[in-house]
Amino acid sequence: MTSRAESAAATRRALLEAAAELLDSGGLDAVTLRAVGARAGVTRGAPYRHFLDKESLLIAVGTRAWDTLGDRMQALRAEPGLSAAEKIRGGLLALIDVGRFQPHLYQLMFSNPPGDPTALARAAQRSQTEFLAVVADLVGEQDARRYAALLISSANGIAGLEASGQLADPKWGGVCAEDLTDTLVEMVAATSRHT
Amino acid sequence: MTSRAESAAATRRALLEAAAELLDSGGLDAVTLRAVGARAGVTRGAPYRHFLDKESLLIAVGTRAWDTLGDRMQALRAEPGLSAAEKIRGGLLALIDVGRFQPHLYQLMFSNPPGDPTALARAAQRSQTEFLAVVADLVGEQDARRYAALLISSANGIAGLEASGQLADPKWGGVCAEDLTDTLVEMVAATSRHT
DNA sequence: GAGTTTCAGTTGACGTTGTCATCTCTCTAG
DNA sequence: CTAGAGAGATGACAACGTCAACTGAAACTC
Repeated sequence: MTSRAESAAATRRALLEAAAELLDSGGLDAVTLRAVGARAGVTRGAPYRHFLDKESLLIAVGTRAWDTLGDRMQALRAEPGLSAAEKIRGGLLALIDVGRFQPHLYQLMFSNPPGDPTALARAAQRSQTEFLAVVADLVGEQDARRYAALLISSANGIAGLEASGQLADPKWGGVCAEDLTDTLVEMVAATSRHT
Repeated sequence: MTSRAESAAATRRALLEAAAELLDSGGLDAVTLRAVGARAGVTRGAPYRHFLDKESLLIAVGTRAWDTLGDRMQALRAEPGLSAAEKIRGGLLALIDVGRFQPHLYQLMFSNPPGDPTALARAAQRSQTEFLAVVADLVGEQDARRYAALLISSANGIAGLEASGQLADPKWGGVCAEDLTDTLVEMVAATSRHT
C-alpha cells in the first residue's frame, strides 16, 4: 500500500504544510515544533527525522514559497499577448501580494537565518532571474540589471509597508500598492525611453 | 547624591542600551531578558520594573531608533545650501544606512509586534512627516504623498536587500545602494519636471 | 521464510527562556 | 521617627528546542 518512503515523504509534506499554516495564522511565535508536529499528526521529535533543525524547517518553508513565486514569474514571462511593462507589473504585484496577504511568510522569505544566511537568497534566485529577463525586454540588456534591482527593491518596500499596514495611513493620500506599482513602472519606462 | 528616581532612570537607560547592543551584535535571539539584565548590571527580574514585557522593551528600542532617525531628518531639512534633491538623497541614505550597518535594528524598526501592531508605525511618523515635507519641495504638494510613499518604499527595499547582502550579487551588475538611490531620485525629479 | 538491519516515530530528560509571586531593603513622605 | 512605596533579587513554573535511548514495523539478506 504505502511504502515507507511514501509515508515518510507524506509526513514531511504535512510538516511543511502545518508550519506554513501556523506561520500564516499566528506568526512566527506560533510555529513551535510541538504545534507543528501535532498539526501534522506526529509528536515533537518527529521533525528531526526530516529537518536538521527548527531553523532548517523554516528555511524549507521559505524556499517552497520562493519556488512557487518562481513558477508564477516563469509562467508570466511566457504569457503571450502581454507587453513587457504589463509583465513587469504582474511580477511586481505577485511579490507584493505575498506581503499583503501572507505578511509573516513574506518576512520569512526575506530574513536571513543565522545558521545559513545565504539559503533563502539562493532560493530567490530563479524568481529574480525570470524577472530580470522581463525587465531586459523593456529597458534593454544594458540597464536591465540596475533597473531590475531598483524595481525589486521598490516592490519589496511597497510590500513591506503594506504588510505593516502603514500604506493605509491617510498621510500618504490613500495610495494603494497598485497605484505605486503603476507609477514606478511608468517612471522606469519613461526614463529608459528617453535615454 | 543619586536620588531613587535618577537611579531608576539610569537603569532604564542601561537596559535599553544593553538590549540595543545585544541586538546589534547577536541578532534578536541574543536579546534575552537575562542577558540584557546582566549587561545592565541587574538581574532578570529587574526589567519588569521598567517595561511591561520583553516585547515592550523591544518596542522601546525600536522607538528610540526611529526618534534618532527623525532628529536626523529634521536637521537635514533645516540644512541650508542643500537642494531638495540632495536632501531627499540624504534622507534616503540615512534610512538605508541603518539597514546596512544595523540590519537587526532595521528589521526591528519595521516589524509590527503582535501585542501592539501600530506602536512602531506611530514612532516612525515624525521621520516620515519630515521626509514628506522635503519631497513636497521637489515635486509640489500635489504629488508629494504619492512620491514620498514610493521613495520610502524603495529605500526600504534597497536597505532590505543590502541588509541581507543580496545587492552584492554580481547578478545585479555590481550596483550599490548609492547608485540605486541616485537613479531613483533622478527618475522622480525628471518625471515631476516633465508633468 | 527466518533473521537481521534500517529507520520513522515516540518518549524521557535537560538546559534555557519569559513570566509571576514573594521577599528584602533602601529611599522618601508625613 | 515611622510608615509606605517601590526598585531589585530570588524561587518557582510552564513552555520551548534539542538530544539520547527506545520501539516497532518495513526492507533487505541468505
